Amino acid sequence: MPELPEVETVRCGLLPAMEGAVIARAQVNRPDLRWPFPEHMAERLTGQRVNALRRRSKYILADLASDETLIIHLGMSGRMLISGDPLGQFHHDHPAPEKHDHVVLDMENGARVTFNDARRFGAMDLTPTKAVEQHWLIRDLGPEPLGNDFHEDYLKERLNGRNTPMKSALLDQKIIAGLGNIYVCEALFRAGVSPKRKAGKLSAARVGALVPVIRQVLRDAIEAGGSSLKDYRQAHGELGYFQHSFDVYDREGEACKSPDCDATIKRIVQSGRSSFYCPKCQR
DNA sequence: AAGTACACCTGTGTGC
DNA sequence: TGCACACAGGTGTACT
Repeated sequence: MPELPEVETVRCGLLPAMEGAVIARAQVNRPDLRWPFPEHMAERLTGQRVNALRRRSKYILADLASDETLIIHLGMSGRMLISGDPLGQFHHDHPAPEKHDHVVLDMENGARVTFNDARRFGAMDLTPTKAVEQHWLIRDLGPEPLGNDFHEDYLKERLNGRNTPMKSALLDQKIIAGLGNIYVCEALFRAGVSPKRKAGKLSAARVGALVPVIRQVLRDAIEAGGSSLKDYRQAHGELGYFQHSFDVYDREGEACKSPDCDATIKRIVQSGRSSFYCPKCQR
């Protein structure tokens, strides 16, 4: 499901239910997702206040009063849905459990947060808050694309000499953290760069142009509440609507949206994943 | 080191 | 209706 904009949308949706709230009960329905859950996860979550709910790349980070941080990754199909009433004023009833509800957090404020993940590529781990940046899932991530460390000079340096296609380079979380298949395709279209272009052979000017384009695509998507393709939902179950704004993703055979272009969108497979692009507009 | 193929897992859509 | 197959928003690991 989720790339940076979807994860950020989920995080914002969870804030009113979780930030500053206490986990009254943690129900863990299986021993693992992609990897085993940490030892005694339910016990280590129970009774903890969530001091802050942060995001790093596609990870949600819940800082607990115990000075541990719950690291959450949604994988391809992970969702976090809120039910009940975070204010505790009206009702505390919740919908019936569904298949693949793997972790359920009941907050003292009456809200319930349910982690559902059909494919189980998601993950959870607990680590000391002061060591989050050194955690093995986090430590090698590149800069946040919306942060100050992602800039023209940085990207030039990282792409310099690379023989890999731009598609692969931008999917590489070590170079830039948070892009996935959708937003790489969309950013490359907006920048007029072919996904097949060798990363090291993109001119400095075009690398420079890519930086604000990547930022803007992500901002646009966050503003739209992310993209809902099959099963993505915001924390309260709403659909995102950025999918209506796709220029190329999942538009194989459809008309290029560029005003003066009569070409149709092509799909190719690069390192096992679909790339969508306009062969006329993207060089 | 860099680049690539495969693995993990379930659900859905398509064509026969 | 059943079945086989392709494909799906991610990413660690094991190869060349």
